[in-house]
Amino acid sequence: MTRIHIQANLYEHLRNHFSYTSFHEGQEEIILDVLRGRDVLGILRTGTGKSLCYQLPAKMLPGITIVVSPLISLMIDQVRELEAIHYRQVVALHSFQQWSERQTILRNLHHYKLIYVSPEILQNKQIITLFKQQHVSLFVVDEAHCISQWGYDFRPDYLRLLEVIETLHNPTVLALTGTATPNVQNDIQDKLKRPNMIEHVYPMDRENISLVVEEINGSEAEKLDHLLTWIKGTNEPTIVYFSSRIATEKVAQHIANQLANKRVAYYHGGLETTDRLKIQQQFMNDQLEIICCTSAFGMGINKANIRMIIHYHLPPQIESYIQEIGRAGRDGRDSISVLLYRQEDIHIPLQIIENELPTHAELRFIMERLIDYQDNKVLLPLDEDVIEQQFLIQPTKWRYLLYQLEQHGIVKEQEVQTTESTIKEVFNEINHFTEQRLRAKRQQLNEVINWIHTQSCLRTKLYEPFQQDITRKEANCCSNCGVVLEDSLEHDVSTDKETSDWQTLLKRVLLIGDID
DNA sequence: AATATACTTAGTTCGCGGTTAAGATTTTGGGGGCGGA
Repeated sequence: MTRIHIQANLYEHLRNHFSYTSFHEGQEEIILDVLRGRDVLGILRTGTGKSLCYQLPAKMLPGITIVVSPLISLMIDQVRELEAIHYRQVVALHSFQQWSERQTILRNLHHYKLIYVSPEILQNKQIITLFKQQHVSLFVVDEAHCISQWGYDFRPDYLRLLEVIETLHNPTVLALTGTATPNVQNDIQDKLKRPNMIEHVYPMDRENISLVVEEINGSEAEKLDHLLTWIKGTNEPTIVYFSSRIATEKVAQHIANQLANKRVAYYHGGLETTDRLKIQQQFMNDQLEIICCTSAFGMGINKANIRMIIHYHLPPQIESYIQEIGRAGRDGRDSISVLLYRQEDIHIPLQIIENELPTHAELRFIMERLIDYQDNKVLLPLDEDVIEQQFLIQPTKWRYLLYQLEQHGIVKEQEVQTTESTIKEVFNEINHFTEQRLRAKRQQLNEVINWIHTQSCLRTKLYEPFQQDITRKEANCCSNCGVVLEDSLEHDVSTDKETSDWQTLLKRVLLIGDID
């Protein structure tokens, strides 16, 4: 079929399934490459319709399209949205559903064109066997930065996707994300063993977001006061990010005590699922103005009118920061991001980094225990509680280690297969790799610190590693371009009340000595 | 008052013990029939 024919066909499907007549930036290019069977890495800003890039090909390709998604809530939302527009033959497999429901889906796999799954579920032997018998045309990794960001230390099943792709007879691979530095882009291609992916990278700078970094040379109480000052100035939806669960609860309580007219809640991964859903819903429906949260609040939050993002603690890496501030101003209206910083703040992310990976001592202890398992021909427990008791190690660290041990071939299907000398060698290699990971994480944190202390334009510095041309922002650019802001505000007569409100606020805080 | 400390992110479990609700059985109390005073 010629390119013209494919394209004509494309628009017909776009009309039939989605009732659209045109594509957003990047969609058509990505879809055409996918339909040609080329592996693609697509980097598109959130809100520009990433999901269409596989939802449309899924309808046109002969076999099944599998989409790996990091959150169950994302899968459920997407399936519901598609069902609402009568896009049929779509389903998700996840642990929320009944066992019988899953079996029904699996018995009728051939009825579906688009199937959402978690990376973990692709390790289920029954599921992978049944998938293998189907014709899988396209394998999609949505939010593909998770491979690089979560794969190593948190959800190693992201690194096991390559094996899954090979088992499924190497279908076309499409990796999609909103934020990825060149390093992360390389990592994605590397871990999926697809060095020749066609890259479709679109700019990710958001010119409607003003960047403020405010260093506080004072106590924690003073920092809290600064936070209140920012929050007082606006009645619009605001997210305040923290690096600690306890801090979200304490500060939310403080805000509630100090500002009686604000509706505020806290949100973190330790809450019950029902509470999390409830708070998320309330925020989406404008029943809450302020959310104090950890990084758990984010992916899948597609609220158009978030006006302010405040970082009360340091994000661990530039990518997280860009993702988090990118949740502001999806409607295109002017918004603001504020990072409040005290020198002491570095200790929290440092502490997290140091505790994320197994220590030298933990590694040594486990390697010694593994020899016992080998000698007694005992299988490794699957239950993470049992692991925690026997190996005295947190489940997250164990998952990291188990992946490493499998990679080195000394653990296979719960069985330890090694010798005294091999295990020493592997111990050294894993130890070395872990130190490398630690160094990389410290370096990423260092980049955040360096960015904070930038003397020149913060926007330019922030997006520099991601793209060549950064849209110049004449007004309200960042706290280092304050002069431009002052000039523009003097000549700008805004008729929008809400916009002028936050601009006054911005003016007040940015321009020291310019307060009435 | 000086010093130490600061701790995030999600998915999974398909066999089995605990819990609960519904129904069956047993116990208990009341009513009616019967016999004797």
